[in-house]
Amino acid sequence: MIQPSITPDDNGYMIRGMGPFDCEAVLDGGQCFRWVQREGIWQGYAGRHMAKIRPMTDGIYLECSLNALPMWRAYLDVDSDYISAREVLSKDTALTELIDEYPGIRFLNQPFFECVISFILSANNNVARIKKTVQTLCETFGEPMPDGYAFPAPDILAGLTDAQLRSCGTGYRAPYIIHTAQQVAQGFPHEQLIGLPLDEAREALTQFKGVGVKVADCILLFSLQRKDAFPVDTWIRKVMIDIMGHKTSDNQIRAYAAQRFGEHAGLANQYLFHYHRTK
DNA sequence: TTCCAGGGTCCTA
DNA sequence: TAGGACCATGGA
Repeated sequence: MIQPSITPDDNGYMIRGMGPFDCEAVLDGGQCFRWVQREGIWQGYAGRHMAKIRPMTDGIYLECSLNALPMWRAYLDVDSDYISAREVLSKDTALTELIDEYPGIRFLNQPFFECVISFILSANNNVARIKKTVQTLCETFGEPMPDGYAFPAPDILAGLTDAQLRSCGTGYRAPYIIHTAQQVAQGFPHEQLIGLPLDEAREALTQFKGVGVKVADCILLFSLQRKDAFPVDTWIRKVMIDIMGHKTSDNQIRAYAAQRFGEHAGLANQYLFHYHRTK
């Protein structure tokens, strides 16, 4: 693959050679909940760092501080080879047209804790409401930053009451968030999950209250670079039953996807999810 | 008013 | 192991 080039100017960094980056699909397509778009510029936070992004022909223009550049480079998955992955998946009849239509679908590598909490909130919820609740959590319990709020730290959420969290719109998920924040604050070794077999990594994450198989797969895919994970939600369940031709269990859907899409199952999942959610 | 949303937990058979 | 009730909430 072509190595991306990063060229600084007075305000930010031109990142070229990483291929197209579909800001709407990536930053507002249900894999993260902290980005807003104003006049073509996307602004968002990861942890305590803020960035602004706008798409370019073969990459993005990124505004961020110099010391945060390596973090954003990892977060935006700049160095992964999406061209080869798309070439492989485009041979699949279920994906050929989708890959042509959406060349800029990619993954983010989000900070572990905010990804876990965001997807605990995603249970039986919708993207607009998840974004609203995450924003309220940040404004209420996150550290004020120059142009927004950081995501609340694990020890902060771990010390809250059920009522304090429910006042932010978490609903019945409040005790799940407190329990999970306590576990992470005590030191959860999430980096070790990256090298585990997928089922073992998934099982480790489902120890958290409020994290089932689907949410665990989202965390693995959107935070821990496990691009073989295949989250089965209501949209994916519908489209996979259609592809497979018969009603089946989520376990069988995951097994079928692993066999059909292999190491690129996660990217196939994103294409199917994005297309069928937005069509 | 009812259904649905990037579901999980708990109980029962 | 599978199936079903229940859980907060707001938009369609």
